[in-house]
Amino acid sequence: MSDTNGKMKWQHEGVENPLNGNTALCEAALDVFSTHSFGEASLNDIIKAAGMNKGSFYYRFYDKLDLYLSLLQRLSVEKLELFAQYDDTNTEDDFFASIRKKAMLGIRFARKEPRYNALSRRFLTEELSFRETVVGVFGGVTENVLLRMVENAQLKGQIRSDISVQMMAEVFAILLERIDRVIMPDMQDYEVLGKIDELITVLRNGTAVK
Amino acid sequence: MSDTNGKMKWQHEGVENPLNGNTALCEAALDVFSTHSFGEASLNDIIKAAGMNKGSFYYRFYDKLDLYLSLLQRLSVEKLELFAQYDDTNTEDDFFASIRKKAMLGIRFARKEPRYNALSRRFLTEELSFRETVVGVFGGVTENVLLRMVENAQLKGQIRSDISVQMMAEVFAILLERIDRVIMPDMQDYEVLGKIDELITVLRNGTAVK
DNA sequence: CTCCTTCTTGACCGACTGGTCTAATGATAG
DNA sequence: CTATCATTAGACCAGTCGGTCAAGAAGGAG
Repeated sequence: MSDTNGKMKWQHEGVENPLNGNTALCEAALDVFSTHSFGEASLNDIIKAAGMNKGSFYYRFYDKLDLYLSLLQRLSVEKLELFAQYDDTNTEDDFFASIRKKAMLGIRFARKEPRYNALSRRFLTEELSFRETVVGVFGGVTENVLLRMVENAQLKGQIRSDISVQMMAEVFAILLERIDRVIMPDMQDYEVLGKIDELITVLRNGTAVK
Repeated sequence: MSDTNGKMKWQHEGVENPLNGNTALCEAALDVFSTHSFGEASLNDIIKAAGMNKGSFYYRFYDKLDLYLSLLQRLSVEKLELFAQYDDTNTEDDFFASIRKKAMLGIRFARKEPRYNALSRRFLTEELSFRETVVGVFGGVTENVLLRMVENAQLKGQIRSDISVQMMAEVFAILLERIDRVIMPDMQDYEVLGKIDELITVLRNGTAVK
C-alpha cells in the first residue's frame, strides 16, 4: 500500500484494466465490495470466488486498493458510456426536464447494475482518509454540477429566488441520491417513469394543496 | 456470540446498563462505532481507549455485540428523553408544523451528539443478517410514523391527493434523514431555524416560480 | 534440445482479531 | 486471623487478515 501511493499498477505499465478480461474476478469483487466496506471486504474471499490464486492476483495488482480502484474505473467507464448516449449539455431544456432526464438515466444505470449504486453509496461511509486517497486518484470528478444547474435555472427565472441555491441543490442531490428508495426492482418501465414524474411534481409544485 | 442470542448480559441479570457508570467506555465505544462498521470496529481499540482490561470487559459483557447493543440502548433512551420534552402527539397541529417540529428535534439531538447520527446511519449499511439481529432485540421500533402522518394530513385536506402517500412519506423520510447536510455545525440557532423553514417552504410550495 | 521470459502456485509470514482462562487482588464478613 | 466473594489483570488461543516469495510450469525463439 505504501508502495502504491494510490496509483494503479496497470496504469503505470500502460496496459489495459486487468479486470477487463477477467469477468469472474470482476463479478466477485463487485459482489464483495458492494456488500462490505473496504476494510471488511475479504480479499481472500474475492480471490477464492473468482477461482484465482493469490500469486496470480498479486502479479497483476499491487494490493487490495489497486483492485478496488480498478473496479471503480471500470464501472465509471460503463456509466459514462451509458450517459454519453443521452448527452444533453448543449440542449436548452427546462430545468425540471433536465432533472427528470438525469433521474431517468441514473435509474436506468442503477437497474442495469444495482451493485454499483450500493458500492458508491458505501464509499461515502468509508473513513475520510480512505475517501481522500480514492478521490486523489480519480480527481475531483464530483464537482457540483447540480449547483450550477440550479443557479442557471434561477437566473432564467425557472425556479423561485427566495430560497438559497445551496439549499435547493442540496435537496435535489439528496433525493436523486436515494431515488432507489422510491423505485422498486419489480416495476415495469412505465411505472418507473410514473414515479419519477410524481417526484418531479413534488419538487416543482410542493406537497401542499394549491 | 452463539451464547448471546442477541440478548444483553446485563438485561439477563436485571442490572442497569453497565455503560451508565463508565463514561470512558461509553465515549470510546461511541467514537469507534460511529466511525467504523461493526465488523471493522476493533474491540481491542475500544477497550484500550477506555483504559480497561479484557477480563474486566468480558466480566460485564458477553461479547462485542453486547457492547454495541448496550450503546444503542443508552443512546435511544437519551433520545427518547429529549423528544419526550416536546411530545406533540395529542396536539392538532398543521401537518407542516408537525414536520417542522420533528426536524427541529432531530437537529437538536444531532447537534448535541453528532456521533449518534453517524452511528445510526452507519447501522443502515451493515449486513442484512446483522441488522436483523439487532432489530430482533430492539423490536420493530421503526414502524413508519411518517406514513400515517401523511395519510392523516391527506384526509384532512392539508396536502395534495394526486401524489401517492408512499411517495410523499418517502420524500419526507429521505430529507429528514439527511437534514444534517443542510445544517452546518457552526450555525447559530436562529440560522438553523431559518434553514429548516426554507426546507419546509420547498416541501410545501415546491421550487418552481408561482 | 536449451535459454529466457511470462505467468501460476500455494506454503508461509507477521500482525491483528474476538474471545478464554487462570492466577492474583481487594473487600467484606465472621 | 481466615474464608468467601466479586473483580481485575493480561498471557494466551485459534483463526483470519493482507501480502510475500521461491519454486516451477508454459510457451515461444534460436
